Amino acid sequence: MQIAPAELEIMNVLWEQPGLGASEIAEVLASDKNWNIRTIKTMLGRLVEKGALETEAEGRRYLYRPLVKRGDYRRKEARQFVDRMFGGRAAPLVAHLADGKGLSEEDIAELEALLGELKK
Amino acid sequence: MQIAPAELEIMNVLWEQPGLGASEIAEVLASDKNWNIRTIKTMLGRLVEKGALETEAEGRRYLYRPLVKRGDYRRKEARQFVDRMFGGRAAPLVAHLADGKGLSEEDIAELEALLGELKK
DNA sequence: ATCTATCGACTACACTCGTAGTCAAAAGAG
DNA sequence: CTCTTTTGACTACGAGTGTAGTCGATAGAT
Repeated sequence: MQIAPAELEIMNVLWEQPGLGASEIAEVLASDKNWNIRTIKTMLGRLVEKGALETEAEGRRYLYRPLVKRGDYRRKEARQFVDRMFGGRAAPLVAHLADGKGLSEEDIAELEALLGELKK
Repeated sequence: MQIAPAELEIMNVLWEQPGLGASEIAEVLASDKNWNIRTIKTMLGRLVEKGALETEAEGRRYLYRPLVKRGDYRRKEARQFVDRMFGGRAAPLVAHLADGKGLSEEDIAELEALLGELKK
């Protein structure tokens, strides 16, 4: 199941706050996106069709919540991306991110901790 | 500039061996893809249009070579991906890759070396 | 009771992508 | 010279995407 970039913005909102209605999602997104409410509704419809969201009727409107887990989706996408772009190797990916200061101190610290875990 | 997944396969061939003609690219790809030569030509045309490739006439045919550098493209895509999917944080990405054995021993070793570099 | 704002359902439309077909010119086969 | 193959140019076409408009029902405003 395939979530388009613009749709992902919607999913992100709903992963943070499941169970919102269309206009509430619009409010949340209003700050950085400039989307017409119709656009948002179209994408909600498509996401439901795709099985990424489920609806619950509340009075005259719908509340939406994710059917796919964020972690699962991320995992799948991450793997797919590394395969497509880096032949499946993680190290070159991180190297490219690092190049040009894409990594914060914090990232580096976290990565170290992570590697420590992995080596066990 | 935006390179579609199928187009990326072509780019990969040309990044490895710049200056091939359409049918040579087809030969290289024949092993794992099952693409009609027409399909390949269409994609070559689009890549030239997009400015990702340049052509040099050689007799009756064209030789193609990349105008974008592989490293640059990877860097851009990597950053864009992390931004879209992980809010710009690299560590969670690696964590997801790690989860479910996505990382080889070799990857881990390389990452360690890389982190060593970064800390300096 | 009527007007208006809002909701979901359906429709629109241009653009990209994957996948190829057609066509005319030219190069090589015989 | 004529037939076939190869090449680039142009065209096709359905699925997916981004972006929204129209329509009919309804809930709230007056």
